[in-house]
Amino acid sequence: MRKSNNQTKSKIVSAAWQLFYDQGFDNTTVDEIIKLSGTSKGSFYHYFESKDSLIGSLAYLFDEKYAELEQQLDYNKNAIDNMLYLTRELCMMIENNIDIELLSRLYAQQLSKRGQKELLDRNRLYYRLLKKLTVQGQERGEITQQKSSAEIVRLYAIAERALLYDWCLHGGEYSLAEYAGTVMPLMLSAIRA
Amino acid sequence: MRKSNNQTKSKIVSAAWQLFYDQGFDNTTVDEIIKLSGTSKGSFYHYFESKDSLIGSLAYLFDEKYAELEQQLDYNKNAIDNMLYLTRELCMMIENNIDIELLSRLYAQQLSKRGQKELLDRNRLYYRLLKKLTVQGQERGEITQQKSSAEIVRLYAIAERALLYDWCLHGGEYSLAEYAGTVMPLMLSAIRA
DNA sequence: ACAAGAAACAGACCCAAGTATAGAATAGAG
DNA sequence: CTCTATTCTATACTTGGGTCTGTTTCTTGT
Repeated sequence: MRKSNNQTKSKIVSAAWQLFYDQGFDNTTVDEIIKLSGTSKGSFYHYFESKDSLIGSLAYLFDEKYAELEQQLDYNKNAIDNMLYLTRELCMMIENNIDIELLSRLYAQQLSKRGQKELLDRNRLYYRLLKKLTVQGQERGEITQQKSSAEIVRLYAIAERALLYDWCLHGGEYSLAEYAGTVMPLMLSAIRA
Repeated sequence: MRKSNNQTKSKIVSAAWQLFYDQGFDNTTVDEIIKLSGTSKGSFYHYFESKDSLIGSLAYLFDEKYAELEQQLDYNKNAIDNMLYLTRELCMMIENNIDIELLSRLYAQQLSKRGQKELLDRNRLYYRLLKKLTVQGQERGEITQQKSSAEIVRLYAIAERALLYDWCLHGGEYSLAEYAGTVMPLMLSAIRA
C-alpha cells in the first residue's frame, strides 16, 4: 500500500512542523505526526532517528534567511559591518518568526551525543558567508591577520551561538536583536585589525 | 515505614550521582535510583520535579571549586588576570573530573522552560566572585567604567558559558582549558580599560 | 524476466519517565 | 492529648518515545 514514489519523508516533515507550530513541540506526539501525515512508526523511524532529530532542520531554515540576506549584501562595505548586519537580521527573524521553545530544543538537542550536529555543519551557507566576508575583510585590512580566517569564523560562530543560547536560557525575556546589536560589536573588538 | 528523620532527599541525591558516574545518566533509571536509595517514586517526585532536574546541582559543585580557588586568589594582582585564573582552573577541573555527558545534560536541561535555572542563579559564589573582582578592577582602572559592573559580569558569564557549550557541542574533542586560555583573553579585550 | 538483496513501510510491543491517588508520619493549634 | 492540615512515602497506572519483527515494494545483476 505504498502511496507514491517517495514523498513520505517530506509528508512527515510538513505534518510535524505544522503540529509543532500549532500545539508546541512537547505537546506533539509522534503518533499524531504519523497520523496526520498518513504514515507509520516504521517509516518515521526509518527516516529520522528520533523525534528530537526533526528539530535539526531549523538550522537550515536559518540558511534560507541567509540566502535572502546575501542578495542585499553590499560587498563594498566594511566586512565586519556586513557580518553584524547578517546577525542582526537573523536575530530579528528569529524573534519574530521562531517559537523560542523550538529554538531552545534545537540548542538542547544538539548537545546529545548521537545524531548530526547541524549547528556545526560547515556546509551551511551561514559558514560559507562568514568565511567569505572574513577572508575579504582580512585582505582589505579590516580584520586582523594575526589569526587564520578559520579561527575567526569559529570565534564569530561561538559568539553568536552564545547570544542565542543565553536568550533561550533567559526565556526570551529581552530583545534578542537589540542585545545582539550592543554585544556583538564588543565581542568583535577582538578581531578588528 | 518511614526510615529516619529526613535524609530521604540526600539519600536519593547520593544514590543518583553514584549511578550517574557508574553507568552514565541515560543508562540510569529512576527505578534504579529509588531502589539503591531505598526510597520510592513518590518520594523522588516529591523532592525533584524530574530526573533531569537532578543535574542542576552540578552548578553548585562548580561553586565548591570556586570556594577552594577563592582561598588562593591574590587580590593584589590584576582583576582580569584573576578572573582568567578562575576560569582556567575551573576548566581544568571540569576536564579532569566531570563526565562530559553530564555537563552536556546540564546545559541542555537548563533550556527547558520549567524548573530552576541554576546557571543563572545570582547567589552562586561564582557570580559573587566575578562581581567582586569586577568592581575592584573598575576601581583600580583595570576594567572599563563605560559599562556597569553588572553588565560586565553578565558578559563574562556569557563568554564562559559559550566556551563550555561549544566544548560540549564538539563532544570534548579538544582541550577545554587550553582553548579557554587562548579565547577568553580575546573576549575580554572588550572590557579592558 | 526473475531471483536476491536492499530499502521502505506497517503496526504490535516494550520500557522508563512521569502521574494519580491513597495511606502514613509529623507538626501545630486548641 | 487529639484533631486537623500538611508533608512525606508507597505503588499502581498511564503515556509516549523508541524498538522489533515481519511484509511489501524497489533495484540490480544475470
